[in-house]
Amino acid sequence: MIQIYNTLTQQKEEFKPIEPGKVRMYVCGMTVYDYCHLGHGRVLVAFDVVTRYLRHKGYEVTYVRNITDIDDKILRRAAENHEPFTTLTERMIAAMHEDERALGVIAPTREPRATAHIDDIIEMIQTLMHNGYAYYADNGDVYFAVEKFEGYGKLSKRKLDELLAGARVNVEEAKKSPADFALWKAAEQGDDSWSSPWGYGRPGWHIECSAMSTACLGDTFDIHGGGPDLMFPHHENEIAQSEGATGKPFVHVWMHAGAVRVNKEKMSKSLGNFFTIREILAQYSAEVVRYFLVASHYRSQIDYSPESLSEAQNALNRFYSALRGLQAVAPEGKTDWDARFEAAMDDDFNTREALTVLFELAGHINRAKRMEQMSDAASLAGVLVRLGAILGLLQQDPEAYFQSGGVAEQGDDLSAEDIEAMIEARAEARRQKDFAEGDRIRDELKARGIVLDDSREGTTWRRV
RNA sequence: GGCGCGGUGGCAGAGUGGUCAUGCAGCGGACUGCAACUCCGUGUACGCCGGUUCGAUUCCGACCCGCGCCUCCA
Repeated sequence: MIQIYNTLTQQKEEFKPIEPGKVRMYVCGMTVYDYCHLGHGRVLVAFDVVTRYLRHKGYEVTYVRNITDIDDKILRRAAENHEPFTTLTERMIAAMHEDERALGVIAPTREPRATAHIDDIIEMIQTLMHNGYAYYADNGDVYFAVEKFEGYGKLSKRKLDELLAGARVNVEEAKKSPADFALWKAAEQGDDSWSSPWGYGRPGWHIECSAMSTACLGDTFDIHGGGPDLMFPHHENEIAQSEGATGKPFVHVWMHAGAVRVNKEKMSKSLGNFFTIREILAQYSAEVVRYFLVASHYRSQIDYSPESLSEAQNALNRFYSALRGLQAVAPEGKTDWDARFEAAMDDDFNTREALTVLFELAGHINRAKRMEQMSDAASLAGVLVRLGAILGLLQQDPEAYFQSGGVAEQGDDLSAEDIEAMIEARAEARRQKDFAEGDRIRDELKARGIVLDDSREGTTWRRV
């Protein structure tokens, strides 16, 4: 039985898909006007793990993650760059796909774009107007009348009168109420506007997710996820729009990832304290970054720092070092290790607890190797690799992992051939009992970032 | 101010009403020509104050502190 923490009810609940054996999940993706930062990466990886695990448990998962490719921020950025907004969005989408692939994120089943669903958006707005939830304002915009929707605030636990009292709510003349939000924004006829019953314009920020999720997954679906800062107002507004349009419950389980922080502050665009995924990947290998993201529970906040990344590196070293020199062969059927791993993951995707199981497994592998029980070790290694795959980790060849150092290429690296040659020279010196020369070679390699590991089978090396 | 989340050993980070988290770091030992890797051993952590209980880090209440949302942000 899988338990998932539901933001809506604020507790863990047994997960029961609407349709037995199938899961329909929607996650809010990027607004593509800039490169993805680590916060985006966290959501990407968190729901990648959710998807992998649900599939591992036998569910057929339809995973939809949208791309918001029309929005005020996109238009502003494109104008600054003096380029058509579609040129900007295409470039950012390509970059996002690169980042995802690097982090080992499996592509979603569908990746709808807002601009490809303008008809669905217009239709939903019309339905909302027909149902009395939306109105056409003097300035040509269409707004959602928040006070008409009874459950408004149920996700973010907010009361409407408190929202209305809040001084920070934007007061727009044309709105009937300050808390109302735009479904459709009037615009001049042009490349970035679409014809609608209310004249030329473009969709407001929240409506595209309601329209796309409904179009792809139906009126009601199982899981809706996203980053922590989307709960309000974005997700709250999605509920209002979708339920206002369909009259049915929108989503069964709402999942929100925790924030990534830098120096105890949330990494965010507005604070400007963000690191893009590509910046980070220039310094750390993708698997180290992924490990860092998976090493904490998805709902907790995590601190991005050089220390935490180097700890991730150490942890991965331990796993790969256990796998080193073994032909991993997973046994048929589930072992106790699988059972413990699943028990952890069943509990709201507790990846940290699951990793603990993997650490203990690594310890057993090392002991088996030490006692020369190589077939036992190989079998346990197979389990480790199999379970690692569910987290999207430990799928590299161990030697390849160590030789790449888990670090980005430095530029003046020694080639593998040079290193092998020096190792051979050292081996010859040691055969001559010239340990001074052997140690000199080892020290020289160490100074250049190469650490040697001697074993009965010979010497292996790794970059640090 | 409102709403929500959290405070665990040197660090990171799970978890539980009453023997062990786990990883890193440290210390001692084994292995090694010396190292590295690995293995063995090693640490009276649970913000503060009350309460419930035979017993609380774990349940309840108050308090202190931190963070997030309340405005675009994953």
